[in-house]
Amino acid sequence: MGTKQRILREALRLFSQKGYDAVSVEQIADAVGIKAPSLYKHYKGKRDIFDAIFEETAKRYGEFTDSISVHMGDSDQDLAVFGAITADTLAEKVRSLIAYSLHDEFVSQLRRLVTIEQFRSPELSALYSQRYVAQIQQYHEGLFRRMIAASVIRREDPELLALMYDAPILLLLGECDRHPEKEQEIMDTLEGHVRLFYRLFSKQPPEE
Amino acid sequence: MGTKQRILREALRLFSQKGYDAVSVEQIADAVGIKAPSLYKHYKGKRDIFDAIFEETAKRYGEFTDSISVHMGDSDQDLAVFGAITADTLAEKVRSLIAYSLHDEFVSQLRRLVTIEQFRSPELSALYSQRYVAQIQQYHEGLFRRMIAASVIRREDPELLALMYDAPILLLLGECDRHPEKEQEIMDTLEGHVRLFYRLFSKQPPEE
DNA sequence: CTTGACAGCTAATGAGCATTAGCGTATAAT
DNA sequence: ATTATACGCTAATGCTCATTAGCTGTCAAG
Repeated sequence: MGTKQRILREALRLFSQKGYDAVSVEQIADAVGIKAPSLYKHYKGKRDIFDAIFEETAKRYGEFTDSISVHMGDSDQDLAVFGAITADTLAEKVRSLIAYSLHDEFVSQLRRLVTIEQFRSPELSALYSQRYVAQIQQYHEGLFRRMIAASVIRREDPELLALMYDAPILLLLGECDRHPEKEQEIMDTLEGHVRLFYRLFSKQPPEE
Repeated sequence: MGTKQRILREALRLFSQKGYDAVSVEQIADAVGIKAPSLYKHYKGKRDIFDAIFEETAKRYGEFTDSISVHMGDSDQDLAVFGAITADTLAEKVRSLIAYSLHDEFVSQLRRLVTIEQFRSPELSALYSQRYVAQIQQYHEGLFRRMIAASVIRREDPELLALMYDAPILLLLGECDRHPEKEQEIMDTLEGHVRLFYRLFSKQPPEE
């Protein structure tokens, strides 16, 4: 891997741990294995490195979201696909998504970075809301809309459904970021949440 | 208000906006209206100011949570109290709680500060999880447990109920912190969430 | 072989930072 | 009246930081 990439990698790692201001250019250089002034052969300055992280990840993130939403075409795909969604389907989907979000170094560090820098600028506030709230919610809103159309779940406002489904997932993800040692326990809670959600909204009336 | 208190106030305001490292002692002093070295007549150093913020708020926060949970006595209070809880009761409770959390300067700034400093130390991680996740959840877990006992809502795992109820509230609170101009819209969503939640779990079977 | 871009280095610069030393003044206690 | 304490100030110290200047070696293109 080229030096320019390694700088980005180490900078992101450090920024996500301590925050932008608490990391010095020298620390980044040390981590890369060069001297601080050499960084300036690759980037115009500290701020430039910070910005480059986001340009870089915008690409990656685009690819990632594309790969997810490829399954949900334009508007009315085969309803059978959504009709076949079960609690197991959902649970497995969430499990793999969270596992990826937690264990992919890049994704995980970036989320922490945006979290702690979210009030630094309107751009970062918007990025947080866009990437970690709105986008996920819109995805599930669409999913639930189709599940309603396919008569798998009850007819309720899909936006509120998505909120009720997503928010606990995001909250638990945050808990994992703060306390990685509790991951197993949190994943169990997560699975319980998904199954409760499905049971609540599935058309089969719940037995009393 | 004494200088010592004003220092804390201004320091919290600045820290919550820019983060600990981005705020200089001189900036705090300027905001208070004194020169930087004069701060040291009141606090041993910058770090000491930071710590004092948390000592101060631990007190305030204790009083606050006491004032809330005073209504929920030891174990089995009069079931009628919980039997009488309606969607309106819940919506009003949430609305006032959120309004307070958003508009009380101290509470609001502290939440932002803990949010952006949550990965700085294990203590701050624990504080965040404790204060902004666990405590709220435990409160509602207890509430729902009693509502189940009072046959207001269906029998489900109270922990998962609390998660499903709280997480959207906390997520929307975060949205308000990032985008205060959207507060009205967010409050409407919030009310929708609470009412959906109640409708879902209330014993009256939902009409199809 | 020469040239020039590339990517590292050391040394230096200048700004900003937290903090300390030491002084003056006002107010409250003796 | 004297003294001590509290609290403000200016000046200075020493450290860290981001950044620049300028040197050196490498290596591919001409």
